[in-house]
Amino acid sequence: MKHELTPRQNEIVDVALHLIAEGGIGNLTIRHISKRLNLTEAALYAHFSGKLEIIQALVSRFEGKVDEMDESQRGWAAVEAALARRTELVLATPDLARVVFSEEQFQGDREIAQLLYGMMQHHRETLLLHFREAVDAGEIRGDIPLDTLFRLVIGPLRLLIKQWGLSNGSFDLTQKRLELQESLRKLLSRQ
Amino acid sequence: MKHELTPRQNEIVDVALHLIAEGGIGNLTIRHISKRLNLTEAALYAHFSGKLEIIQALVSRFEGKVDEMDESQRGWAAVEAALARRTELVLATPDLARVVFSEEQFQGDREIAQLLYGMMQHHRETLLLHFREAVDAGEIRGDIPLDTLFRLVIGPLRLLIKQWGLSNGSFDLTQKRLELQESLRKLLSRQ
Amino acid sequence: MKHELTPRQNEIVDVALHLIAEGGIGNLTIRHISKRLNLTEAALYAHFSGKLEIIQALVSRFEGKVDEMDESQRGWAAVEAALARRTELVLATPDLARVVFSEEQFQGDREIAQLLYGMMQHHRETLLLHFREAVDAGEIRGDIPLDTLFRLVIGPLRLLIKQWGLSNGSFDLTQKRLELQESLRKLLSRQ
Amino acid sequence: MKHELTPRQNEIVDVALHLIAEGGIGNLTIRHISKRLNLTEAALYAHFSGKLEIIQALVSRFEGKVDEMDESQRGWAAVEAALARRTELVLATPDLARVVFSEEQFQGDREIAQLLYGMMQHHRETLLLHFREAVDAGEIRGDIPLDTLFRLVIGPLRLLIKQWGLSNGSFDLTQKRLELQESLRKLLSRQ
DNA sequence: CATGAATGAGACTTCATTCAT
DNA sequence: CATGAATGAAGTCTCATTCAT
Repeated sequence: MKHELTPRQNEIVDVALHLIAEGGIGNLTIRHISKRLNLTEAALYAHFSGKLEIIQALVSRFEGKVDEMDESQRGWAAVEAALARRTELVLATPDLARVVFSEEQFQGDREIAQLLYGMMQHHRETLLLHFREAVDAGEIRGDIPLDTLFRLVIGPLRLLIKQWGLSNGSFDLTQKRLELQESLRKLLSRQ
Repeated sequence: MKHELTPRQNEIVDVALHLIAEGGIGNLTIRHISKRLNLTEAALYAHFSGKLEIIQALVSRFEGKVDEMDESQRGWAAVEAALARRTELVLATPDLARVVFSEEQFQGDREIAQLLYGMMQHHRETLLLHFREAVDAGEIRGDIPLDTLFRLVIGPLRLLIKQWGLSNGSFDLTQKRLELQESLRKLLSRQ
Repeated sequence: MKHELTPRQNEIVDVALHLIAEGGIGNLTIRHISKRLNLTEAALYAHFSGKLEIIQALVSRFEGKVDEMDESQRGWAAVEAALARRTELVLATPDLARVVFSEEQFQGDREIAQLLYGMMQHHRETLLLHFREAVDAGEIRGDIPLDTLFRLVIGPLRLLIKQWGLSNGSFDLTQKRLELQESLRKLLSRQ
Repeated sequence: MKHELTPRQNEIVDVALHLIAEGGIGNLTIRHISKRLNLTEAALYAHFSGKLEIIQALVSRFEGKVDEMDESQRGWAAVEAALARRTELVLATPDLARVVFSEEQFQGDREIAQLLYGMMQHHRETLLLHFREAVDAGEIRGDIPLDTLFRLVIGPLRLLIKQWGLSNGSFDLTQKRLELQESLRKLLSRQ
């Protein structure tokens, strides 16, 4: 299901990513990509069947990275690992992250929208599992509905990342994430 | 700075809003607007100087609505009122809300981006004030940094609204918002 | 169902017709049309929603002309009138006729193909009616199956017209048509 | 003038034929051919100098098949043999037949057009010879001009084949051809 | 014999905008 | 206030073909 990309394909995805990060999805055009690579537009079609496939490759790349998660942890530790992983990912490839975290951009492209929705759901289910474990293990309080719990943890993280992006990385994302984690621990621990 | 819109201009903004909500910013074209209004494209230019002005009018309208906030409350009550106000706004004009909550869409249009960033900042500062009051009044615990507090409250709300939008309003937004509020109260109250 | 065309639209259809007649359907491109009219390609889209609509207008024009048939006649006289009408039409607007008589050109464009197939069927049924009348009235012999009869009459006419077209009108179509008619009368009359 | 084709070349012609039959001449592209053969587009150029040569090979193949006619017969028997041969050919290689019977498709490619026109003429002259023999031998009536006779016989056959093609082979072509032959015999025999 | 990579032309279409009326 | 007609730029994509390997 996942195809290895050729070096050229990777170059293309890189550029695509860059373009979206620079100017939103509206900035991602075949023409722009080809111009950046000093190629004809037609040349791109030797590497991808079309724009959609480029975006899919782009999204899949992110999916791949997210899935490289450390699976050894459980419960609250796993939740914190996920938060860390997310921000690291954002820091390592800010373009990619910015793109994938703003699903609305892809409205109107049903296929992409669904790909992203699927990713989000998958991520959500994994986390819910860990929340349950954390509750069962007595690591966190049990009087918060699980879906609300998810929102309480992921919502702030998303907002943090969005603020970081909108401000062009003007603060230390990792430090703020650690602050957030600490606050969450305080709030959610069984008192 | 803020001009009263003519009835026709309001119609145009309505349609523009609808179009963005339907298919993202990429769906907002002069042609689409004019088609919906049974007008010529040229006719729109009698009411607005161009597309940018339409978007500005659109964003300004939202700004106006948010500012209609009840100013009589203070502290935590004011925070909860803001949450309520937000979701009510989403329910009343889902298009408007959906649009303005996804800032990334407007990347590439520096002017718009800044307008939105400004709104977000203004909103943030107002809330921070109320948080401080709430802490000072002993309504909520004081061991969480204020900016983190902001994220902890607004982050989940935004995520909630986004989920509601992505799922096409498939759950009761108000009820879930109340659940969120309750959870927040539990977590944040001085124990 | 049938829309009056604006003068500009008629100009466009004229040119389209000409282009197909000149070089087959492959010669009908938006660019070619616009070049002939000294227009931008974009300008065409103010008059037609797309290429398909142009072709539809083109085909409808033919349909309209065919339907202007004299309905007062019956039986064999009606058949002969149809033959006459066809060749007159070819002579009057050779481009149009040549285009519509070669259905294969439009393979691959399901919509067009069906439009033409419908026309052909309609035409066939009308003729079959007249054949039956002619047989019943004793004008022509009754020992030929009706569908074969149709082929025996229309097949030669089509071939005649095709030969005329392929030879670039190098013979007198009307005279040959009359010869054909006469031969058919000889062959089909009750001996 | 006629070269033996290599096996690979024959494969290519086969596919080309198929493509035209499926979607008209517009469906015949180098890319489509190569895709069907699991080849690179570039690879085709090792076998043919270009698209034109492929089409020429395609048409020549048909010419070859038609010329394999049984030459032992004369007069009306030869005519009927030709009709039979045609429909058999259509049944055996429907793609080939459908393609070559619609000369208009190749308008715009002067070379091809002429090739086909030549074939048609050659075929016509052969048949005219047989008609004359048949008339001279008193097998068929002599009061029909020879060229009209040609149209009366070949026109219906072509139409029959075209109908069979357009209806995707929905009736028994051989049986209908026999019916046609019988009717022709009735009509043309010296009464 | 075949591939991978590229090109230049051209296909259809949409966009925001302008201008005369 | 509105229309009809047009434009120039840009968009995605396909085509036949070439060239080095």
